Amino acid sequence: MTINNTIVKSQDSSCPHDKKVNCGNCRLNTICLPISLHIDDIDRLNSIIQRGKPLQKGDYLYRANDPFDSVYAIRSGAVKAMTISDNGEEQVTGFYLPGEVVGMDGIGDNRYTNSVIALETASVCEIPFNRMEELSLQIPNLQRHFFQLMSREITQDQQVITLLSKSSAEERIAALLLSISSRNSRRQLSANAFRLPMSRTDIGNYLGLTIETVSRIFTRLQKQDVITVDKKEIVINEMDKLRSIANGEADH
Amino acid sequence: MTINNTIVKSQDSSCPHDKKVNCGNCRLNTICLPISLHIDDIDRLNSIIQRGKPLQKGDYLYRANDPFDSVYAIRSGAVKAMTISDNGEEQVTGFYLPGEVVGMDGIGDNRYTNSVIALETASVCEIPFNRMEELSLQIPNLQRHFFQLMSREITQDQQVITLLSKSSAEERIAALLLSISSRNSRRQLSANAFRLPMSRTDIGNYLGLTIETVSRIFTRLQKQDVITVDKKEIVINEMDKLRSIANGEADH
DNA sequence: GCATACCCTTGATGTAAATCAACTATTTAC
DNA sequence: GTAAATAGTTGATTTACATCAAGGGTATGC
Repeated sequence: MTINNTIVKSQDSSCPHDKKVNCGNCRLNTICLPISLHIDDIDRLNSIIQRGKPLQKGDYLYRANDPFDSVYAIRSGAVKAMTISDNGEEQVTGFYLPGEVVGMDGIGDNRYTNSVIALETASVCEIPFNRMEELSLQIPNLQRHFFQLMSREITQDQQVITLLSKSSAEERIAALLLSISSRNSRRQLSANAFRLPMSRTDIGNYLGLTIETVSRIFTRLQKQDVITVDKKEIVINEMDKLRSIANGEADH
Repeated sequence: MTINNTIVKSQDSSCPHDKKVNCGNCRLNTICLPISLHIDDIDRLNSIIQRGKPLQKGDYLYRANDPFDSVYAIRSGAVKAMTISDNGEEQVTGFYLPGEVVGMDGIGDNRYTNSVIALETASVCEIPFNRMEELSLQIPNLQRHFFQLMSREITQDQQVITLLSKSSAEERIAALLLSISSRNSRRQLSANAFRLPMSRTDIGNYLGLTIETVSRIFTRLQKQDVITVDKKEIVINEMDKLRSIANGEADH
């Protein structure tokens, strides 16, 4: 908590490295956009999207209770969403990787319920929600796309509920690693070797475990040769074994 | 599991007790519909809604993996949503009371991820999603309403995640009782005395606790005179005390 | 270059809730 | 009306993970 981070929202369209970025040429558009959009529609969507300066590690994208006006697609880097509960404790509610959309928690009551913080240098595409809604009235596929995005967020959260309700510490960690692995491979990255963008503390907070337990599980999985851990670098050596652990099929 | 329940979808508009039910005169319309809809718009919405025979206790409204085509507003009674995880265990993902809308988990991939089962005799209003989407293109408030409904489902699920991740058994039970209490009072019912529609098993499953623990917590809260329990009938004697327990402020 | 802070690991001990077990109450079935 | 199944309670014991504690590694600042 040493840095007093500020929200980065200013749009600088003359920023050199952003000049050519648009939804039409973005590598992530198969993840973040409905595939079925006509090319003209993509242009119209692109025209409402704002691309600001990158967030630095620790910067807030928005804070809980801020008035809601946009959702954000992650273009590079990674962010975490978290809430502060009544008794003042943090709860990490999700990690968002490139191509994924964050901010839909704010629609319900026109205020964000989460705060979103960059885990590393990250750039985002801001999608003003009112303009997206207007556009949706003309592009039915866009409306459908946002309904689907939100529905998938619901089912993902319900999977986390199941994880917290039914799974052991080892199963939770295995499931998180598999989730990150599959999200990486959707972006054409390696499913077997990657760098975790979040700290052990964040992992523990997200999975309802203490940092000590997270650390112990990592070493235990490494001793079983299922994974290789070097700080935040993870190599999955035995994907099937990791899957069976996540599914609770491993010998206890 | 003795009853092989079937899905009740047949619409019988000549069914006498349903004759006069419509969204315009429904007592629940301030909960289930956007308040800001024009009266003509309510009629148009009403015209796409189908009201079938009531579900009996244990009947399925839909099953996980069924093709998605509708969301459902609960008109009376109560239902639970649940998934079966990979290892075959059930996870209750939510309880839905009158005025609340269930089924939005199916939008993402055009299949329901949950099964929904009546906890007691229940009647529902079926809202065919495709027709609702078309109508949304003409009624922007309706589009907004569904975005809000889904967003609130997301934030609710995230609250459950926090509950499972951070709270003790006592805090979880207290939070569930408070949730049901406040949802009852939204429907002009007593916030202090009500009947739980679900079994201890369902409560435990939802909150990530065993049935024994649920039972013990109920007796413990009763001994502290915070609540009075008689089977499924609950009386909240000390609302403030229950709130402070839910917030983790109680002496341990 | 050293100080301060932060992040992570490993070990010893404590505890909340799970499990195992036995029993009662209530509903369903014939 | 009785049998059988289902739902809930209470007690004894176990256990997975939290907590407490100590130390090492790496980054940040002056």
